[in-house]
Amino acid sequence: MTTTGHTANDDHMVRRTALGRALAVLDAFGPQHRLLSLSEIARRADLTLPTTHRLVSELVTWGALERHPSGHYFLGLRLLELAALAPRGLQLREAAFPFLDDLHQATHSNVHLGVRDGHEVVYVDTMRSRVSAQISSRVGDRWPLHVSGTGLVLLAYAEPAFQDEVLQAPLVRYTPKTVVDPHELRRILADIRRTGVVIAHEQITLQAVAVAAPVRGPRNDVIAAISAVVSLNETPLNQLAARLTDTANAISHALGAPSPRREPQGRRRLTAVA
Amino acid sequence: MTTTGHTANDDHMVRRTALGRALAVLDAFGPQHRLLSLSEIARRADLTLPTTHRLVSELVTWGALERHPSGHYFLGLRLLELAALAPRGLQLREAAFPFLDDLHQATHSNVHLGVRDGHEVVYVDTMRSRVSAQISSRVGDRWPLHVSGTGLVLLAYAEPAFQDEVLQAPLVRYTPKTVVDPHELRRILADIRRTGVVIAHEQITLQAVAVAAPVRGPRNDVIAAISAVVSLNETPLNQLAARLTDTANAISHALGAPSPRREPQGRRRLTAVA
DNA sequence: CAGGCGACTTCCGTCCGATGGAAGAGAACT
DNA sequence: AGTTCTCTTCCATCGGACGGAAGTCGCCTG
Repeated sequence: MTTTGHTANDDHMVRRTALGRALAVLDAFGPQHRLLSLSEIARRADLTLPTTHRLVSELVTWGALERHPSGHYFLGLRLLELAALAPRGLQLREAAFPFLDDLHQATHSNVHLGVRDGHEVVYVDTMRSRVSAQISSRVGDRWPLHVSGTGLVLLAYAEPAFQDEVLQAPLVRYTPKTVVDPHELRRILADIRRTGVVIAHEQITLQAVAVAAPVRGPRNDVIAAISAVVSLNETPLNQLAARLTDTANAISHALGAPSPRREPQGRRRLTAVA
Repeated sequence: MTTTGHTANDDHMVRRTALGRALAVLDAFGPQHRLLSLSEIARRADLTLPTTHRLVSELVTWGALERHPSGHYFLGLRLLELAALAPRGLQLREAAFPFLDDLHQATHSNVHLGVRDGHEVVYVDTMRSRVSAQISSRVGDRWPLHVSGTGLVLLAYAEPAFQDEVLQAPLVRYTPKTVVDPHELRRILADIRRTGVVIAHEQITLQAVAVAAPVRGPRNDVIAAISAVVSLNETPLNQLAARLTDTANAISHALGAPSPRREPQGRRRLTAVA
């Protein structure tokens, strides 16, 4: 998990400010570092002890941090409250949940809801399957856009300039099947725009297939993507793709998107990757 | 020590510090204020424009805030990432989700996962029912401990000193059926500790019944509570109570709690409120 | 049990970054 | 063109942040 590149340890220049130091304190926490002592925080945030002490105390008072009986600190509930108010965070999840839950129940797949952040997709909600592909995605996980089903969809509907930027950067490979050729990716993105859905084979994990579709907001722009990940050869993928599209449209509708224009009728050829 | 539930806005203490001001900026956002202009933030946080501008810019760079095309600001994805790392936040949700999802599917009820924070319960996860009681609970919502099913459970297992503190404070009434009498509440809390479950009738909403049970952590202390809320006279409540207990135990087990000692055998008398 | 060590907390004088008045740039409305 | 918003930038002053130092506490070791 934690995925790969967390956009790099941005040891930003903005650490000479009081706020910058406080944010560095929060950054000290991570998937492998959920419980930190004061000195560990100081070390990881590159701050002196007294400064760390002062900042941490204030963060505890406010609720961004909490204190374990052992004296160690961990991230606090106040952050959850704020995340719940984030339009692209839990607020989005709230709106999408009923539909994703239906999808999850009906398909027994791993369901993801992702939004774009920088050159990555961030999962805003995940529902794990206990019968299908055993992949481990968690809320907050990040993946490069070109490997994740949701990422590909988000990339497909991003501005061309942004697509260029992404496709010109080095493209990480996760499996032998991962598509990293810019030209092939462009073809895939075009197909996604044409069909409104993608079927991505073993791009991140062997034996796993992701099916993903775009979610649109009130202005009809793609604001998120959903995906279902199943084991290879487990489910009729066309059926799954149709269901993904339906679910995505339902969510879009709930978010206030205009009704989708009828898809080009007739047999839709689906976008398949690898 | 943040300890004692300072429920209310204690802006007062720490607003002269740079960090305090930054936190005030975040506090400016709320359920009714998800999208704010710079000057609105300044007004709501009681800061000057230049100061707000500086802080907001830094928060945007870091990802705590994002900027809408319109120029307005909203809470950013970085907060979701942090919330995902909060042991009592989304990390807890991740662990509990499969079990809560089963419960949700099986009972078609409104399912809540709550933890205690100060004098309130905070919902860490919620799953809304579309067939049962139409109540609207969202992640991050807070309720006084004495009215929510989860809150009663959490209160029941809190330290006596804390219970006294809560019961001595004014107890808000939400419906005519809300129990606000300290003595009756003490009886209820004792019953919860005896039976391990509570059935709370119409304490927050008329026509709604909450059934709740405790979730235990590795040290066997109660760290959370789950509840299912259904419409009055809709479900056999004893069955539901048994299911809640099972689900709660399963989650506790998944969290590493010691196996529960056998409940006092024989017919369990369930705790009923009102 | 003294002594040493690490983690945490508090204090306080120096100094550097935060502050907000002021002014300028847009944008929208009259 | 004038008025009134909002947002942005600049910069001299001032006050809060900083961190060295010393004090506590708990724990391990000889």
